[in-house]
Amino acid sequence: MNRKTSAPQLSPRKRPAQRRAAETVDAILEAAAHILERDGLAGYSTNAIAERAGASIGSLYQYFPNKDAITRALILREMTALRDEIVSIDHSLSGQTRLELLVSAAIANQLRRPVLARLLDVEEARLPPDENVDRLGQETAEFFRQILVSQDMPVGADSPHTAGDLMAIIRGMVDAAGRRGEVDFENLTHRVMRAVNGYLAL
Amino acid sequence: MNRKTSAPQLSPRKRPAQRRAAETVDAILEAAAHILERDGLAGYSTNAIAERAGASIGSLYQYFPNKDAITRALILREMTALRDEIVSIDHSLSGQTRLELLVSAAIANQLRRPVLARLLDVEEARLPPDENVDRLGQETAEFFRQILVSQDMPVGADSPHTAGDLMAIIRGMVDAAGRRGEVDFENLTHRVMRAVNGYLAL
DNA sequence: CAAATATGTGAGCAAGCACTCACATTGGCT
DNA sequence: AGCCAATGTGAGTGCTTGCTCACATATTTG
Repeated sequence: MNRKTSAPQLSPRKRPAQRRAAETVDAILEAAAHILERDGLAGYSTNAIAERAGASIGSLYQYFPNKDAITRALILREMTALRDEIVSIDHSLSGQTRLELLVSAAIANQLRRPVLARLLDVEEARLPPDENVDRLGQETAEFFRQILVSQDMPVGADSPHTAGDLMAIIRGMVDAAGRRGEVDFENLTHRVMRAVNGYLAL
Repeated sequence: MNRKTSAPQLSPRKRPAQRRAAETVDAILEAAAHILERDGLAGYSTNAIAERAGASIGSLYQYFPNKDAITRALILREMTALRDEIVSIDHSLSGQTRLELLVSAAIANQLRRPVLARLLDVEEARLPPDENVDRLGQETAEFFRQILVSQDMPVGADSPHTAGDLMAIIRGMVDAAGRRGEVDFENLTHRVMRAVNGYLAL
C-alpha cells in the first residue's frame, strides 16, 4: 500500500483522486444530459458539454477518452438507477404485486427525464456493445424473470422472449407518450399495465 | 397550358420534368436508404449518398434543398406504402380479421427493412413536424379507429389513446426484435398479436 | 438547324467537429 | 517552506460536413 509514485497513466482516462476532480466529472455528466435534453443530438458536442459544465475542453478529455465514453457513462448512470430500484423490491410480496412495482419503476425511470431517456436509447443502439451495459441489462432481466416464475403468475409467463418483449412494450409506449407530450402519469401507467397484463394473460 | 417559359425556380428544389431526372431522384433516395442501412447515421452524408447514387453532389442539391429533405422523402415513401396497404383492407371483413391484417401489415412494414425502419423512426423524432408526414399519420390512425369500432370489437376498444398505444407497442416490439437479430417472422407476429389482443381485451 | 431550357458536374468554401498539447494552477504531502 | 503529483486551461490542428456556384452537357422546342 506504500506506493511512492502512482502508476503511469497509459489510459487517457484518469480516475479522479481529489474531491474537486470528482465534482468536475459529475458536472460534465450532468452538462451532457442537459445538452442532450435541450438541444438533442445536433447540439451534443464536446465543446458545448465542457462549456456548460464550467470546465475546459482539456479537463473533459482527462476523464473521458472520447465523446462516446461520456454517453456510455450517462447510459450506465440511468441503467444503474433502474437496476437498483428493481432489485430492492421486497421478495416476499406476491408476484403480481412485484410485477406492478417493477413496471412502475421502469415507467418512472423512462418518464423522469423522457427526452433524455429516449435519446440515450437511440445512442445505446448506435454504440458498440459494452461489457458493463450488457451486464447491467442481464442483471435487470434476471430479476424480471424471477418475478415471472412466481406461483401466482400464469403458467408459461416466462419464455425466452417475455422479459425482452415486456421491456420493449414499456419503452415503446412511454417513449411515444413522451413524444406526444403526455403528462398524465397515472393514466399512462394504467394503460401500460393493461398491455403488460394482457400480454401475460393470454 | 401554353406556358412559353417555365416559372422561375424560387425554391431550390426542382421537380423532375424528364425521365432521367426522375431516375436520378429515385437513385438518390435508394442510395440514401442503402447508406443508412449499411453505415447508419454515422456514414449518412450527402457526399456518400450522391456517390452511391452515381450522381454528382450538385445534382442531389437540385432536387433536395438540404439533407433533411432527403430523409423526409424516405419517411414519406415508407409511410405511404403502409398507408396504402392498410386502406386497401376489405371493409366487409370482420373487425377481428381486419385488425389482424392491419397488425400484419404494420409488422411487415417494420420488418421488411428493419434497420432502415428503426433509423427512420429516430430521424422522424428529430426532425421538425412536417405537414405531409403528419397527414399520412392521421390518415392511418383514422383507418385504425374505424376497425376498433366494429361490432365484434370489445366495447371501449376505441379511446383517444388506443390507436397510438397499439402502434407504439408494435413499433417497440418489432424494433427490439430487429435489434436482437430475430428472424422468426411468424413467432414475432404471434407475440405482437398477443400483446395487441391482450391490450384490447381487458 | 438554333435557341432555350433542363439536367448534370465537382472543385472548393465556410463552418463545425473531436481531440491534442504545452503550459498554468491547485492541493497534499513532509 | 518546498516539492510533486493532480488537476485545470484553451488556442490550435486536422478532418469532415453540408452546401454553392460557375460551368458543361443533354433534351426539347420551334
